Amino acid sequence: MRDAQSIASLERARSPLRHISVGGLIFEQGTPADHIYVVKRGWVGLYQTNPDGNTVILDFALPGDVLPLERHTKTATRSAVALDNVTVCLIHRSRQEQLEREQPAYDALHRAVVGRALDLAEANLATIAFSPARERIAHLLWGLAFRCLHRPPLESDHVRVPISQIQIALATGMSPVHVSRTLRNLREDRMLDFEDHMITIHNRAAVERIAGVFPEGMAI
Amino acid sequence: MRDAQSIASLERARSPLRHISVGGLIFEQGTPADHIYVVKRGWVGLYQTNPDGNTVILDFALPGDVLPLERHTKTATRSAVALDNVTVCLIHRSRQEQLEREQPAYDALHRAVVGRALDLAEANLATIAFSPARERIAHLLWGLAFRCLHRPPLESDHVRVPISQIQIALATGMSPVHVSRTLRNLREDRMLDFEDHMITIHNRAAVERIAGVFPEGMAI
DNA sequence: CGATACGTTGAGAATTTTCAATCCGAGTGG
DNA sequence: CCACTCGGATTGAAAATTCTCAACGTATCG
Repeated sequence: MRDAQSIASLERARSPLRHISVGGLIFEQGTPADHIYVVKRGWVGLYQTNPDGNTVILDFALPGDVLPLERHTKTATRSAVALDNVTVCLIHRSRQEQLEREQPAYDALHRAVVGRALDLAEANLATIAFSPARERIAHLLWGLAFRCLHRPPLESDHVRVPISQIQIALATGMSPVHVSRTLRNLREDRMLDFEDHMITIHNRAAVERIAGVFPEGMAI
Repeated sequence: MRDAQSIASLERARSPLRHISVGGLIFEQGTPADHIYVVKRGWVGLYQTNPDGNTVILDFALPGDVLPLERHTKTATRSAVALDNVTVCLIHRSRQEQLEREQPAYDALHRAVVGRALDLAEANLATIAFSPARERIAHLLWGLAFRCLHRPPLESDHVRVPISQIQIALATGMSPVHVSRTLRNLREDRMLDFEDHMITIHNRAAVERIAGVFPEGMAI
C-alpha cells in the first residue's frame, strides 16, 4: 500500500493539498467522482448508506492510503469522512490517467491498494458473519492497532485511534449499547482496553487468538 | 467482468482445459498459487477456513469469471470447490505475465474482475453486518439469480443454482437450521422460493426492496 | 447555564443458535 | 428387491446472544 516509490510518483505530480476538519466530508456517495485522494495526515472513515438509512463503515484510511479504493465509477459509491483533522492530496482523474500512462509504477500501486482492500473486506466479512461480539471488536481494534504499529512512530501496545464507540458499532454491525458492554467485558478479562480513543492491548496472545485471521501483509 | 475481447485474449493463449467433478477442489488455501483459472462451465465456490475451523463462502464464480480474484500471493489465500461439474481453463502465472505485457486489454480485465469482487464483498459486508436473516438470504439469492439472468440463456424468474442450504448458511453466516426456517418464511410470504436447487422469484419488487443495494453493474 | 453528544446501565423483547429427533431420497451391498 | 446408510432438510424446545427502549451520568461547548 505504501510503496514509497509509487507514492513519490504521485507526489511529484505536485497536486494541491486540501485540509478537512473533524467530521467534514472528503467526498460523498452519489456525487461525481472526478478526483482521487492520497491521505497525508489524519484518519478517514469510508462508509456507505443504504436506501433504508443504514450506515456501514467499510474501511478506514490512514496516512499513505489512496482513496477511493473501489473501481472507477462516474459517481462515488461511498462517502469519506474525516475522523481527524485530515490533509489529503487531490489528484484529478485526468491527471491520474496521465500518471497511469507515464508511471508504470502507478499501476502496481493501484493494484496493491485494491488488493489490500479486497483482502480486508473479505477478512471482515469472515469475522462479522461468523463471530460473536467480543471477537468482532477484537478483530477491528487489533487490526487498527496493527496498522498503526507498523507505521512510524513504532510505539508500544498503546495506540491512539480517533474513533468513537458509535463508529465501532457502525464498523462491526452491532448496536452502540452492545459495543459498550462488550468493551467492558474485554476490559474485565484484561484482554484489551478502549478508552479515551486509546487502544491498549493487555494480552496480545489472547487478542491475536480471538481476533481471527489477517491476511499476510494485509495492513502494511 | 466478461469483457468478450479480453476473455478472447486469454482463450487465444490456448491453455489446457481441466475438468473437476462435483465436490472436487480446484485449488486449496495454503498451497502454491501458480495458476489462474478461467471458468468455462459450472459453478465454483470460493471459501476460506479460519484457524478455529470456521468456513466462510466468500463468493461464487460462474462461467466467464476468472480465479483467483484476490491479489497475487505466493500461496492461495482461499480454496475453490466445484459446486457442479466444472471445466476451467488453466493459465500458468508466467504465461499470465506474458499476456499482461502483450495484451493491454488483459490489465483492464484484471482490474474489472478485482473491482467487481471488492464491490461485491463490501455489498455483502453491508448486508450481513446489519440485516436480519430474511434479508441476508434474499440478498444472496437475488444476487445469484441476477447474475444468472444476465447471462445467456436469458430465462424467466426461475433459475437453477447448484448449491445446498448448508452452502447458503456458509455464505450468509447463519446456522443451517435457521436458513431452513427463513426459506420457509420467505416462501410463505410468497417472495421467493428455493427448492431443489431452483430459485423462483415470486415478487420481484419486494425481493429487490429487501435484498439491498447492488452496486451498479455489479453482477455483469 | 442549557444544549448536545457520547457512554453506561437495567430490563424486557426479539432474533438466532444449539441440541435432538425425525424424515426423505439417493446410493450401496446383500 | 430390500435393508442399510448417509447427507441434507425439517421441526420442536430450550438456551444464548443481541437489540431496543428508556433513564441517567458526564464532559464539552457556546
